[in-house]
Amino acid sequence: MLKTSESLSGGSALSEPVALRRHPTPGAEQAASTSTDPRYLPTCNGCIAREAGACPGFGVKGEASSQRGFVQLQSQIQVFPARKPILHSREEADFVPVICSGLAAASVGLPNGRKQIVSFLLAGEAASMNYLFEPCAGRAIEAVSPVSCRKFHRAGLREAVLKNPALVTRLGRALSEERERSDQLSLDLSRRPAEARIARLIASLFQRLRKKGQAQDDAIDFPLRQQQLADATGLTAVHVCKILSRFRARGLLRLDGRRLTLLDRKGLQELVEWH
Amino acid sequence: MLKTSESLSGGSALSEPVALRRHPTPGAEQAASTSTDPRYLPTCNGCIAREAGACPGFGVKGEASSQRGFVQLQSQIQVFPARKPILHSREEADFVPVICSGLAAASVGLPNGRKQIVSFLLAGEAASMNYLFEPCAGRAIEAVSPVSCRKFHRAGLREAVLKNPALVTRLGRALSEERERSDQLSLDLSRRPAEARIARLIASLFQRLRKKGQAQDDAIDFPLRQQQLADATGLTAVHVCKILSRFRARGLLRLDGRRLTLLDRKGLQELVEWH
DNA sequence: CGGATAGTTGAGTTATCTCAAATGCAGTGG
DNA sequence: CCACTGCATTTGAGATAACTCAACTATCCG
Repeated sequence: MLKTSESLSGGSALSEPVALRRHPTPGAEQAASTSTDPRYLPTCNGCIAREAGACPGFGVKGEASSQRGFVQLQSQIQVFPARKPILHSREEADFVPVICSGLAAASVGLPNGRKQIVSFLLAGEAASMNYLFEPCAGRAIEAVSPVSCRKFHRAGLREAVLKNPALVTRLGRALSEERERSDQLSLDLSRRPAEARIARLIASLFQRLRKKGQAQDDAIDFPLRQQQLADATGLTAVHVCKILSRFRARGLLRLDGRRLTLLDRKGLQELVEWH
Repeated sequence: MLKTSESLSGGSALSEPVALRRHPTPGAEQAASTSTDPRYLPTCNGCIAREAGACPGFGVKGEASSQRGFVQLQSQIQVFPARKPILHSREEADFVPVICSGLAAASVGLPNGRKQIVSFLLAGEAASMNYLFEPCAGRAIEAVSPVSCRKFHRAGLREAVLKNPALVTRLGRALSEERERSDQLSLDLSRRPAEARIARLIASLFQRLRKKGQAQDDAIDFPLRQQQLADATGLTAVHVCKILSRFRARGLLRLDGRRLTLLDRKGLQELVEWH
């Protein structure tokens, strides 16, 4: 059903390490970990800021050591432990938040606490390309696993992207993907049963991680709580639990520690393609 | 809850008429009506193509008669009767479809025919700003009321927009609004009860039309079938019917012909703000 | 006038929710 | 190392919002 955009950032090699500057986290006081903690090392292939040569951690693609990426563009990197807020929903920010490593979630919420996770953010992805244009998206961003996040000066990054036709193309593709995922989410929430929603969420995460070289065979790191799965699929944590049990009972997948293993891709795929 | 972006296209005067070129409709053979049919006259305030000076029907904003809008930019206008497809979901198009008059809907669907309307398109709005960047959005566009739609050459319109900083800002805002509406739709579908969804849909349409000067006091044209309301709210036509009856019984609104009148804004607002 | 499409209403079903209690598990301080 | 606290997961029982099916009526359009 989905137009598979395999074209995205074909690179395969994992990224080289980068020296992280420590920085106090305003919203989450005890945001900790040292700069050498492996959980915070970036795996940010395909990051648009990096390709724009705007990331202090990297050189411009193809221009190995010359212009070593030190384009004059303000940015700060911060680290967040799992489950801490990265950006509050009404926070106006003068920067574009980009995930350098880890997994984050963007959500919209009701005053009563119920919420909907509208997007999971992988390493190398901006929270949303909309932050290039507008200071507030009405979305809350929070760390799912430990996350390192770099915040780029909005106007600077926008100009850097817009003046480069190749990056404009990348921007357009990223916007398209965001929108398409969002459309499919709406379709899931309104028209697909709980089993299909969960199967599709898992399959989608798996596929995106695989594309970035962050899947090992049939397994991925899976730091999501059931409550977060529920928030992402419009269900209840209790119901998610029951369905996951069913999946395990049917031998579709295994889920131990924070590790997810797909045992029956075919069976899962049938659920994904449910109609 | 929603960040109200009242800033959008403050103009109030209805737009002047434009000579429509008749054009055969490929998908919908009996697409008819003459160029003077009032139903097809544009009311397209705030159209980005128009502001780019790209619309043959209008001059550049503020430059009254000088450069009368005849920027060399391919575009064709077509008319579609209510309920006819404007763009099929997998259709790759070399153009950006912009609604000049009438009401259209963008939807994503399942092979079994179930679908979700993800966005209603008013006069002066592009089907999605993503068409500026990508040839296919996986969305089906269809006319809800009789629609006239102009199709602009993608690359041409994109360049015209990108080279003008003011229009880049407008583009960013439009993208933001699309995304925010889409986020709220997901929240509705997953976390709000049927009554709130319908009330919010109605309120949102009313507000958008009012902003464009297309509302009269408490009434608007309301060409939607109940099936379309259902497709937009993730419900069943039967259920929509029952809820609308309830609304009428409670004196919240009237719905005769294809005309919607709000009778109790306060009551409606309470539903909209449900949590 | 007749056929097709849209809306209404009722009866019965079901997917998902709520509530509640039990278990497991991870981190903390003694 | 252990008891303790808090969070996450599991399981069951019962409630309910929304669905399906079906028949009927109203409205539109040729």
